[in-house]
Amino acid sequence: MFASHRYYRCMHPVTDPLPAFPATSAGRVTAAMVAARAGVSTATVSLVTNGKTTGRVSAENIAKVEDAVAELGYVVDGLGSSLAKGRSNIVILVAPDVSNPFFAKVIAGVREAIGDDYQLLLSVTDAGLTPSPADVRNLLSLRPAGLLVDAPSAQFLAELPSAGPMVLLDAAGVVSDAPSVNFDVARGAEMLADHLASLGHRTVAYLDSVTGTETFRVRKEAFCRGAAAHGIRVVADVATTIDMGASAQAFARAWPAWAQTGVSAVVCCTDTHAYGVLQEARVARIEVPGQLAVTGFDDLPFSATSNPGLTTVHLPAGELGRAAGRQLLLLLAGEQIPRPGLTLESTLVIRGSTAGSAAD
Amino acid sequence: MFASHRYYRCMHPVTDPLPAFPATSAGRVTAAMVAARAGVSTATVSLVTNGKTTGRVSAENIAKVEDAVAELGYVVDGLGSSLAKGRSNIVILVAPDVSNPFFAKVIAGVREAIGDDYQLLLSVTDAGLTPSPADVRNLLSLRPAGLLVDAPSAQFLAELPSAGPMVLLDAAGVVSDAPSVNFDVARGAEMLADHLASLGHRTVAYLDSVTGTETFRVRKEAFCRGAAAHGIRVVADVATTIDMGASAQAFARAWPAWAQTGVSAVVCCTDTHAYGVLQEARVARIEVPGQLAVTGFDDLPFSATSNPGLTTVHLPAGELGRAAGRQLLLLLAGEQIPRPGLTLESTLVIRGSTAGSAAD
DNA sequence: CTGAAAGCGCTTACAG
DNA sequence: CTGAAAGCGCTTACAG
Repeated sequence: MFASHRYYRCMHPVTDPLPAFPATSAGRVTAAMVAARAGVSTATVSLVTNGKTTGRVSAENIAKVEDAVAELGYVVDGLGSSLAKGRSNIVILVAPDVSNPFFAKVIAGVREAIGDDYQLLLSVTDAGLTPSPADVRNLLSLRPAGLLVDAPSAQFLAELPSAGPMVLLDAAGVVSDAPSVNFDVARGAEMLADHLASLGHRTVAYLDSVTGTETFRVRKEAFCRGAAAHGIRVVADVATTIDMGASAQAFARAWPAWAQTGVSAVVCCTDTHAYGVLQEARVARIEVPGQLAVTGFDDLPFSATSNPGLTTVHLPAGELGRAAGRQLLLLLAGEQIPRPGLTLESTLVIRGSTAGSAAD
Repeated sequence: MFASHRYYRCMHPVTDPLPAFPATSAGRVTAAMVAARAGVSTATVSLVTNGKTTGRVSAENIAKVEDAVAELGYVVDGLGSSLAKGRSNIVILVAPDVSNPFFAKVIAGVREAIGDDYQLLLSVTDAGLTPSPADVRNLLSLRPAGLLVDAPSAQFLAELPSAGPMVLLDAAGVVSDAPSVNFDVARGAEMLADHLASLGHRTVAYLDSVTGTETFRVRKEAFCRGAAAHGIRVVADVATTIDMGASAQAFARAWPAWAQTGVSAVVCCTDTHAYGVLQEARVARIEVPGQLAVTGFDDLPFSATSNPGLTTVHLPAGELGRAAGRQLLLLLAGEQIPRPGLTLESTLVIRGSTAGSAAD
């Protein structure tokens, strides 16, 4: 029965046929109603719906309750239950860039790992921005069972109140007692530097993210170290949100100066940034990779089809989600997590955006 | 104070300096503690934290409570508050394809419209799949203030229990009493048919989504009608999830038969599907648009940089989110929503994937 | 094995 | 303007 008319248009304010139940409000079925119907106490109903029956509820009463639940269509109220238990079964995933194809795989991995016992909810902000401490405080007031924090900044973690069970994702470079699952982005960055060096590049620009996220700091620092080892000069004076348009604009503004400095490649901290550069390069008739090589991090699906294909550091997103989900489950079960957490291997995928490019 | 050691490693099980408060549990600050500190009742604390003070709380007591709140760092508990009020301040966005760049803009629009009074949470499932009724039942047990449902299927809405305030997004073709904000996908599909006809295509394949989502049904039917009006034959025997890989595989399997039938263009129900086709076409050395024209729906950022650029129906994502958020706000305020909802214009963006293509 | 009762943290009539 | 009290829907010791 879809009682939408009660909400959207009061067509029958008088003859409204509801409610069918002696409901507390809006036809909600409560444990008390189930108990009455089954002829037991609400304590017994609770025991049954929580599967805590062994040695505590008779087979007969279990059956009675289950029947009543089915007949009335009872669903345990999340608010009441969570308040009584002290925590909800919500797992909140906090991330700066939810609407990134990369994230689909992270999410799928997390869901696979945490199963149906927990509700996964995403805390969303505007693209590329971490939620504010106030946002998080509100989230925590929902008493989530656990928190999954992707690509945190040091500041964000510092401002985070004691949050209970928490696992960090893609938190390379973060100092925290919380367990974490990371990508080996430093190694990826080094491979990028090696690759560009082998192609003969001498001056390279680095396009950074604006969020202050630790993983981006590590990517950049590792690249700069790797580049220095090869005698490559790095220009790193531009950063944008994780957004093609923003990246394209920033690149357009920076290019004249970069070109003059002899920049022959731009290393982007994400594939999304790189797409913006590719787009703007096309508009500005800058030849890729002939005139300018371009690289990213992530290896999004689009990187194989872009024009040209994007050379990038492949990061195993699904495995990140699965591993983080598994760690959270351990935490929720009260187990120790081996420190200092997992690091997943990253690999370099070479495509047309650098192939055979050269420099001055 | 970051009490993570209490969760992750019990380094100081004995000398633990906490708790500083006579806390109920884990240092949680309650309204009762604030009341005690301010020398007022919890009722007064509640009135102040809810901003219901006019004519009910003296300026003096307001100040006392505010001071105590600040000193103790009190945050109203979401569970207790929601239980007492009968509903939470959570707005849940249900969508089949959260990790789509398209969605970043929808989300940004919704957030812009609903402001800070409501927490926006995304219900996530695996890419391209709508949550199951069981998932939704669990979500509803959180007593969300409102529901935003993107690209619903008829079945999903039929199984949805009376959900309270709800707004449908991209729900073209859906029969429901709930207010909705839609794209004019039918018109977009017609423009696509006109465009392909003008290029001389006579036989076209349609690559559909697998979800049974109404907006996809409308896209397909409108395209078939438009094509028929031009005497174009449509082959529509393939559907996949919204996933490049799945789409690429399906296209690879279908292509031999399609080619034999004289298919010279494939119209995809989303850009993501189209990327899969572009990718597979490249692998299989099918020339686009010479041998095969490809089109999509959405106009994702990547469609401008793909190789070739993708001809697609542009759908204004940000405006969709903003309009839906505004409608939900009206609903929450108890106001009437003008039926039958908004329809946002869609436009055809012509790029290289069809430019100058022709058929037998 | 079972139920009455207290409690989770808050809000809202209600009486003053 | 103020506070004591009831209640939101559930779970968990507790006594039987």
